[in-house]
Amino acid sequence: MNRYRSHHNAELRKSDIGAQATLAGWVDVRRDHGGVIFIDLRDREGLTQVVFRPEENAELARQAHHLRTEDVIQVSGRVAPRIAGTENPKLATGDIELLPSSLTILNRAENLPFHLDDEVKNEDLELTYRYYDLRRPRLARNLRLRHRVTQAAREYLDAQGFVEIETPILSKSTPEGARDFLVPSRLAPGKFYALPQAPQQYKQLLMVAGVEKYFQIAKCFRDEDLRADRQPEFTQIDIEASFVRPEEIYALTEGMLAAVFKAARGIDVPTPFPRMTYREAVDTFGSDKPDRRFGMQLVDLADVFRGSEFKMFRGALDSGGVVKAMNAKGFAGITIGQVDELTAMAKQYGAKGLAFIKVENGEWKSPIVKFFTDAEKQALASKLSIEEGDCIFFAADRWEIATEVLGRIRLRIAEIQQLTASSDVLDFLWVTEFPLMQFDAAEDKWNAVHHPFTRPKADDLPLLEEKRYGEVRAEAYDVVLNGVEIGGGSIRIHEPELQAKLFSAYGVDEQQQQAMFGHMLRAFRLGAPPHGGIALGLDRLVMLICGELSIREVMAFPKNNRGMDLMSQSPAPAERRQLRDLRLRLAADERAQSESKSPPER
RNA sequence: GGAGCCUUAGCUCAAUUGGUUAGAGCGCCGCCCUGUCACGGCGGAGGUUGCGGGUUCGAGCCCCGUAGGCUCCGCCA
Repeated sequence: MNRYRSHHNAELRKSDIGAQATLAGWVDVRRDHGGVIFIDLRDREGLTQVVFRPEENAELARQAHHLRTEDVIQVSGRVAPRIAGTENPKLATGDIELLPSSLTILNRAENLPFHLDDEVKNEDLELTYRYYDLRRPRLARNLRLRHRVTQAAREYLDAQGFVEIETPILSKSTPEGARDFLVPSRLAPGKFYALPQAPQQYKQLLMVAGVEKYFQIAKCFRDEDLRADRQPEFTQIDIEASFVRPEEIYALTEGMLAAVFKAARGIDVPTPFPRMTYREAVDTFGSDKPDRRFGMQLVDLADVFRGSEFKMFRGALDSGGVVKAMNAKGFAGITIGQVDELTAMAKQYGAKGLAFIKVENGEWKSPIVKFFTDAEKQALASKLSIEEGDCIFFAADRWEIATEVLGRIRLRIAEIQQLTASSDVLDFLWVTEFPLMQFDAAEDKWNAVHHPFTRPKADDLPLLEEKRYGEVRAEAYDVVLNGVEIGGGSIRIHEPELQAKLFSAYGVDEQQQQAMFGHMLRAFRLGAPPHGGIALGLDRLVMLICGELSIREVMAFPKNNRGMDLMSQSPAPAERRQLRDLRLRLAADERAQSESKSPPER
């Protein structure tokens, strides 16, 4: 037998005592007593203690003195019981230890850039040495959990008759949506591929192809600014099916998520998930992806202030707006700094200011209370269940602004009060009946909220004809987990006439339609079945399953805030020759910049 | 494009109101240590306080600029 190891490092037990074993792995830690030396040998499965005793093998002990953390070694020897009283219950292998008769140093580790057992906050450094950082048990566990998730999703979808089909990475730029990554074509000089923002068009064309049930664990690319939960390349579990109604997509998604959580966490997720319309979600939580793990719901106060003397509230109502409030329980101790922060937040989202009432020592403390009548106060107290120690926040504005302001403040207060910090609740929710279109004031045109292939609700087709675009609801839905949108989809348009009508509504004229979406419109004329689907953000989903706050923690090689891979130093300048092949020339000033930009020192 | 926070030893951090030679833990090097499991003990090396400028008798600390990082807004059909 000529193998590197006979067992992994979480395998040996009492029952192996007396046996010969060969182990391999990394030196996790050396405890050198001058005489006896202990090594914790680590591999991906766990730790085994290796003991070098000078009286048993002086030469090996001498070598073991020089072992350092993260050296890669192989040891062979006898499995022995630990001396009574020195067993380590924290280790699966804590009852035994290996007494080696041979030691091979497979590779030395030089000085380490950081310690794996520390919580390093210098993410820059961790990303530079990502291959080393990934040895951390937490990250290693995350990668393996991610594998469990994709594996469970594949098995589930396969069992439901879905076929995994790969779609092109070199594809075509789409005018709507996010900025595309472009790839210059050598064979067609001056022309560009785009990396897909999603396999949207391809999966619809697969429905026209008669596939009926498609899925893909698909890499997607969007050239936009990054966030903790946004990377330029990310992965979707992409699903499309023919002859389906939303109900079938809901049931399929619920079944898949239940299978995933069972496989990854051993949790039984109750299905079906509750549902809420977009309107209701924004009305009561100020968000289209409500976090319902805590209350603090928005309450409508139109009834209370319809005839009020208080000009701020009355004015908002008279001009078609709303007055809404929410009760932050036990938040009367709000600090001046927090008031300033929340007020700044309110202004950032378009409010003129932020009115609030603190309830302290039985007294309502606020500059606006003096404008309220007793009846108004009573109505407030009852509608908002106001008690000692509460803090009430008000917004009086257009519906969109008032709900968003209170929704954002609600989340910030929950953060300050740590309302979800220790929660292990998994609150799944469908948000339905999204608006189809949204007016973009900057562009002075209507855009698709979801994407231009989204089907309007049949009931709202007359509204579309009347060009009351803002009121048309879409056959679109999002699945939300604990206030995070983990997926979204819709039933699509399969009729060329309706699709063309919607393109026109989005400001895409006939000529552009042919140039950009001609293949879609032609496909729809060759017998396109009704179809619809959903896409789930795999990275976000795994992030939530792993209890992480950033998707970088569940990706093997993520990019930093500026979209750079610090490890490989990409993106990097192109060789002159590569540019020549592509018939590309850099503008002079950018060339100078690109050449002078050397990698950061390290 | 904008806002906030951050940048001191290889790593994590400290340094009173602007005041002597910028400290500690871990890591590293050397010596000691035979049952530890974050082993322990003694000693040592290691710093252009991100960079540039200013104020001051004196700046890690105050001011201006700049670079980088993170979070957020815009953006993300």
